[in-house]
Amino acid sequence: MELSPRYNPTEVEEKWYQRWKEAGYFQPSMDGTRPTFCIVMPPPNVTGVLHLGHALNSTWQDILVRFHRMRQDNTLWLPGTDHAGIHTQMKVDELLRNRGQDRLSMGRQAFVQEVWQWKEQYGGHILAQMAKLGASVDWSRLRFTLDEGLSRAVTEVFVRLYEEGLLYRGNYITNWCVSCHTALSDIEVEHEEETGQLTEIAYELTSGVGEIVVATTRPETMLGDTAVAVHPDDPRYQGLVGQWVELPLLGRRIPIIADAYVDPTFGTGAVKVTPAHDPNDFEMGQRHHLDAIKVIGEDGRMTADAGVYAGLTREEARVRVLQDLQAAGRVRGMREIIHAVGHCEKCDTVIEPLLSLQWFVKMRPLAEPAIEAVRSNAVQFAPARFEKIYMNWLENIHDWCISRQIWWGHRIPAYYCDAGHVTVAREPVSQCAQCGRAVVQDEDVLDTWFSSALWPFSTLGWPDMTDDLKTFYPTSVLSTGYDIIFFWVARMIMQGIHFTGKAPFATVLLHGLVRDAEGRKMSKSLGNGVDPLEVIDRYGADALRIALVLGSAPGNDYRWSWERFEAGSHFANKVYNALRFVLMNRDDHKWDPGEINAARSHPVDQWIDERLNDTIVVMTRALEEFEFGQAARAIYDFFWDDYCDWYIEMAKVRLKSAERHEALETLTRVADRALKLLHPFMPFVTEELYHALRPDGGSIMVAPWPEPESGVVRRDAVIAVEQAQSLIRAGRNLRAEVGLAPGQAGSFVALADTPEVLARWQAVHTEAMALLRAQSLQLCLKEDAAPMTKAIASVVVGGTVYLKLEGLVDLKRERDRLEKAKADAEKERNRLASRLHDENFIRRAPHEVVTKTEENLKEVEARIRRLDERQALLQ
RNA sequence: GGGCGGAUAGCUCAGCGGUAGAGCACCUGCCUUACAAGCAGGGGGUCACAGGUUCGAACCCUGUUUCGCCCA
Repeated sequence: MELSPRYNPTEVEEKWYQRWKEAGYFQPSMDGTRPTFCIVMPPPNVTGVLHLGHALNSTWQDILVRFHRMRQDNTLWLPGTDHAGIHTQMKVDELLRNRGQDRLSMGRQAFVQEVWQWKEQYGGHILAQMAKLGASVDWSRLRFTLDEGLSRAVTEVFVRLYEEGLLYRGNYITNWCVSCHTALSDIEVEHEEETGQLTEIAYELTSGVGEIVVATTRPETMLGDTAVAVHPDDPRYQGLVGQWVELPLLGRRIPIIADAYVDPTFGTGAVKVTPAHDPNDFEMGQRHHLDAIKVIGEDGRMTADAGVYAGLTREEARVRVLQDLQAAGRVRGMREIIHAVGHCEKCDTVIEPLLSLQWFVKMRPLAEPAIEAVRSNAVQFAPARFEKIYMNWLENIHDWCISRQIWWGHRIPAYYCDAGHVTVAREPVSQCAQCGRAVVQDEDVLDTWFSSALWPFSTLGWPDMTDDLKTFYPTSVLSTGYDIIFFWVARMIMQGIHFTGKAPFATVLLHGLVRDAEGRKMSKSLGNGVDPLEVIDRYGADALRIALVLGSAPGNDYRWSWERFEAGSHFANKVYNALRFVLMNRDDHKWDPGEINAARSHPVDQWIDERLNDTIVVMTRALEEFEFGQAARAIYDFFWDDYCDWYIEMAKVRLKSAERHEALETLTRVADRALKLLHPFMPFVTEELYHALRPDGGSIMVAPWPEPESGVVRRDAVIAVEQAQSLIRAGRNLRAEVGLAPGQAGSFVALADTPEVLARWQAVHTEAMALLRAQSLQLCLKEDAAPMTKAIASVVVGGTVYLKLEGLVDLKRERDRLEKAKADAEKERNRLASRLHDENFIRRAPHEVVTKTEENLKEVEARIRRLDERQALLQ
């Protein structure tokens, strides 16, 4: 068999994805007798480029999906993309700008067409990148949030919510981005701590007998003040409530009101009330029937109501208003303050809270069942701690502003006539449902998350009761980052329950954020991200995948570094070379997969089978519990340590003997199963090697997941090999001790304390010799042997191993070595003995622990005896 | 202000009631025909601190320090 000594992932990975796809392996079996397993992929933005966060999430999902597919479950992983309204519109805007065009002059229809064109051209990019990762998604079910079917679902949901009275349209304070020129929902605002100026401004009482001082970080909004508020119980202002003040600069008369919202301990205890530009002030305005005067417009400039300041930007206005207040002698104090300022998530512009006409969803009625679903464990979070975050948000939920003043998205199916009637309809209408007059459709589109919230069922065909919907809904797992629990997870659960009666998934699996080596979030401006495709080019998708999973735990952030990816590629190479070894030896041995349970007697074979069994158990459990790191670690350790470093090395002995056939069979059988265990993590290299191993065995993708053998007792063999390992390690240690070069064979003697130990050693005698590179390894009972003087010794479990020396033993050095070994052993003995002397321990600790401690004590005492004997001999 | 998470070997992180682990880095020796992307051997940790629970705590509880995140 001709195989390069180095694994070349590029060559291998390219061919398999296409073959899998063509063979239809990505599609569900639709076998109704098997359990179903379904994941709908969190749809990346069509504008998106794959980053490590996607890679991590996709790897997790692919591991789960491949695991379940191998278990022969009816498995579906449904892919798709999200139209990402604001983001995509901004991208195309920029594109147009570069061409010297602009959206407003070309008009809505032409613009939307432009976006579709752009989507057709670049929208598949991120999906192609996922294919490179090996994502085994069912491409025949690919969805896009603006697809006809999904759009129908969006309209249906809008209409039904409206009919149920859960939608309303009104003038409320919204988070307005003056740069994106649209309203945003609360959670699309990012609060950042900033240093601001807290200015204290004096408002003169109209009675002429004093002033009231208010504090603000936004002096320009005073132009829109319609009241001053104090706490009703604040003794400082008792007499003033009900009086009027004159608003500086504008001269408007505004009342002093009392409202419990005011915090009497903050600032002067009196606050200016600007209902049109502050959410809390808006609510106070409602309670006290105040006017809301909008002094800042949608473009971020002062309106006509701002008097002489009209036309200035809000930033300019702040400076001017402050100057004028100072000139008028109204400023009573200024100091720096750290406060949270809202910024647009998309463009980082400071958010303007603004009174505007928008559509809202009443969230309270939707939230209740969603809270209950998690409380009753119908939906479970992994890790569970994220439940709290979810609950906390839902319990304090605010209504959701869903209209967006952009063009790219689902247009709101609401129509208005001149008489002010609203018609909400599933199909476009031209006449008002109430008065028959001509109507115009709402210009706005819906928040992208409004459609994403329907994703788990809209992608499966809802509102039609399709076969897919019946089969795969509710889905099994939703895997995503903890940063979008509010944006997406909670809303999906709410909508899912409301419209289908069932929570959309059983488990919410949350991964951490991927960070750079310094622990910073990845960002374009820092340039500290890495393109997963570059990693794949350098090390292969398998290396990337295993590196993302090894040593990571659900919900914990992950720091990437080239070293981790490199380590992943080393493992891929190791796997490849182990199989290369098997394949090179197998030329003369045709392995029949049917022989899997052939009888085998050699202890080394029994031992590796037992280790493999343990690995299967651990991995299966870990995968069921979404502990990918633990599962990966189990197969990594098994493959590298047990299989490569011990089993293959020991098997080499028999490959040169008459037992060649038996060894080859175990080598092959174990490799076959180990590859299967590894396949969900490293699909490409395992498929490649699996085919080489069993050319007519079909794809590993659909091979059955290994089951542990039950009822096979191999305890003796396991102990024998473990004791041999202990002997070999000790012997190697002795070699290193005297600087015996690996090329030089050593002469070893091992003296067993009991016939049982001797028998075990004898069972693996030739293997031990080979691994020790010994020219001889005499095994006998201690009582049958003469004292070993020309040798150095090391005590092991059950006996002592000696390396014979030609010349004189360096007595001093050997005594020191033994002394140190004895000191360690005595420390250990004292520790164990004191535990066993503790009555409480004997009485309260589990029986097995006590027994084990007793055994360990016996063993360490034997070790000390051997060391004593050795020391006596060297006196 | 409320909540959550991290603090374990030089670095990055697993482990989360029964004698401290991995990868990388470091030291020593090896091209032992599967693999130098490797092999063998080795050094290195009062598991942030202080209490408590327990026969037994890195692991559970309480508090403290510190870094980070989320919400208000």
